[in-house]
Amino acid sequence: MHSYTEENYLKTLFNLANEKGEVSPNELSKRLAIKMPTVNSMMKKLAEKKLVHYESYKPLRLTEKGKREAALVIRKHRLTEMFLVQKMGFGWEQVHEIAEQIEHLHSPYFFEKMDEMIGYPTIDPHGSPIPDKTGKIDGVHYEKLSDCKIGDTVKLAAVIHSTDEFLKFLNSRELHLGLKIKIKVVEKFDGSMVVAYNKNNAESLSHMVSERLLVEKL
Amino acid sequence: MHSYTEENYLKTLFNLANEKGEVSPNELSKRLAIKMPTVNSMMKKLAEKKLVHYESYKPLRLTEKGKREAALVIRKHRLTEMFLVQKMGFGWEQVHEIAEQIEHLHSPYFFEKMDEMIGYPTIDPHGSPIPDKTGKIDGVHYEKLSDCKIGDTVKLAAVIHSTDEFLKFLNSRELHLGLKIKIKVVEKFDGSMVVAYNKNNAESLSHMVSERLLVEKL
DNA sequence: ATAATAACTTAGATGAATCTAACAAATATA
DNA sequence: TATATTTGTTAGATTCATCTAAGTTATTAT
Repeated sequence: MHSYTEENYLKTLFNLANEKGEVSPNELSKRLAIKMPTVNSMMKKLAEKKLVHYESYKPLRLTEKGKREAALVIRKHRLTEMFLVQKMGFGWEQVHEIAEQIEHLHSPYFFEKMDEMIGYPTIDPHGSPIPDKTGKIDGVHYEKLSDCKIGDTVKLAAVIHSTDEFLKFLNSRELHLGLKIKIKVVEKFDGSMVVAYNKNNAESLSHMVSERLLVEKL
Repeated sequence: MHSYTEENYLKTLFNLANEKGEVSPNELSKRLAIKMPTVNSMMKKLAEKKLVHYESYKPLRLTEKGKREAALVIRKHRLTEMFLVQKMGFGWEQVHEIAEQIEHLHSPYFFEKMDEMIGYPTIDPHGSPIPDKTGKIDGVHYEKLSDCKIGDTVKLAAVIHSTDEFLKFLNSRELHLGLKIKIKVVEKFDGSMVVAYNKNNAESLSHMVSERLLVEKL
């Protein structure tokens, strides 16, 4: 088994790789808020354990084993988030912090039971895919709302880079997963959009917002 | 806030003090499975933090602050156990290990929500009292079944020193909290008892068992 | 193309929590 | 009471995860 700390490095490497492709020590350092030399020596340690491919001055890459281990931590995180929302009544903006801690528990029964209670979901409350028990994870193919065109009608499928603040903002606009959205206007100069959904007939969304919303074309 | 490790020392000191009154470094060392010199230096550290009264060659005592902190960890442990049993369907023999990990989470909302969902209980699934939010805990006054006499009718109120094994044994005999038990025979030579409960009219319980069962006289 | 900046690495220190070895004090035993 | 045993303490080493300072390599900008 890996330490709490190692699990956090693995998970973060995995997430960064999914967001940006290649991962540099510098990015990892920033994301973890841990200084570079520390990250550096941890990478050597994880390389020893065959979890990371590490070569000086080259981007970091998880090995297959590293990916699997990371995915299993992420699985626990996302199952937990789903449980907290569905069975305990938390809002989607509240669950990340709690899941961040619970993901490190070592208790197969506990996660097994949560999974069962919430009906073996494949996505979490923010629309991110939940890896299966072997660490396999769906490659998702949604597109950013910001990449859609006037006239498109789309379904809100996932939210990325979702901080508390951002999720609370979405709550206040009644923007939740599954929602049907129609694009009415796209402003050239700032990329903002005017969209229609629910009873709101002309809600304006900044580019900052629309690029964090993943949608499925209908 | 205290570290995971410190919390474990505090909790264990509290539990040992409740079981045996005075706590020696040696006992603490054995219970934690941590060598004496390590315990010794941790006691000095906790004394610095005003959580423990420490003097060379004297028994260890928690300060009031130490007791409160310990009780708050124990509160989280016991609330968790109750939640696991009542809301997740675990058996009382399965919950200790999981609660042992969850008790260290730092998330008031999470424990608040569990507490609410299970209706603010004052005892855990093994009959132990749950400290309140300020760290106050009921002094319990049950007596051991092994101290009762022939003819007594009692209600099973709590189980102490409860390992998996012991709890599974109790399951197999259908001995659960709240059960009415009548003492029919007490054997002089080995302290074993013959008791009646449910439909069982003459179940024999060894002294090992009866001294771990706490009861209320009826 | 060279200088400036940013990214990365190495070396060495720190603090937390653990250990073993050796010694000292208290307790039990002969 | 004297000795043996158990309990407790001190000293010093180890491992993990972190840091700062200083040097090296790569990238960017002039």
